[in-house]
Amino acid sequence: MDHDHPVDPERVAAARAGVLPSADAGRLAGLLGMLADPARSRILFALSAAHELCVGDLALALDASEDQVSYALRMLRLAGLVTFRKEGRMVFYRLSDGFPHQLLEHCLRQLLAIAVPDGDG
Amino acid sequence: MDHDHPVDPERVAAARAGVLPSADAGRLAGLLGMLADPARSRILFALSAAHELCVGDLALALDASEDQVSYALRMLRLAGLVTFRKEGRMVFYRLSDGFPHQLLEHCLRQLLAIAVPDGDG
DNA sequence: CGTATATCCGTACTAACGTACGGTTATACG
DNA sequence: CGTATAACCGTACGTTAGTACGGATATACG
Repeated sequence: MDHDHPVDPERVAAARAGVLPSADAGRLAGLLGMLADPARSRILFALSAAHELCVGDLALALDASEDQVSYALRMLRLAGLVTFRKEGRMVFYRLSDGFPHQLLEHCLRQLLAIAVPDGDG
Repeated sequence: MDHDHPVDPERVAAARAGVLPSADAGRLAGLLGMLADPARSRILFALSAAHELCVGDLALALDASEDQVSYALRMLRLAGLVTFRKEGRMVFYRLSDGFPHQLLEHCLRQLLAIAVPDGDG
């Protein structure tokens, strides 16, 4: 194996101290991956703005197919990011209780600002 | 098509106002997808802590294969998130100039806190 | 009780992603 | 000039994730 010993041991130590453990990085990646889908992030923004929406209205607001919205909601539900309430034959979704509205809106909009204008970065 | 007219027009309007345009959501998803990889996010944390590292030291610090680090760096480079400098036969990487260190560290660690303890969320 | 609507579920398909491997360039050292 | 090292590139492979479709469940309405 090449590179047996560090070139700059101090900085390697600093990096080791600042880096996330693999397990944490994996969990973080899972959450980020959940956010890294246009339909899902748009749903979160929509729910943040409207507080509560049924699936059909959500599809209308996003101009997306109900199938796509339904699948996205299924994922968000499994991830624990949204909850729902049934009323008659409709299902109303909202963000989960502990959901960090401001953090997410703030961070995602900031990240959007640094995303390259075209291409997927 | 079912659900021709909104159940709650006001909330649909609110959602429409607060939701990201599809194009923006796509760009955001691209960036989040770039962050949604354990190797890449750990590299960003490591570079944030050590300021600059060569590929071999990075692999040592992360306890990862150089192949994995090399591929992750390639992606981060293409995304414009890191830059490099050559010195002899080594290549030293650092975060790009406009990189929002605090924002990222802050947000990612916050997000890690809300990520479920086990499973990938 | 029967039909229509709102939503969910399960499956098959396609595409994108990360990994592993072999080969290549460029620098250092003798 | 030849060998060894640091890092890169291109390709093939397996896995995963999102989409689309058909059918299922449950509620409303007559």
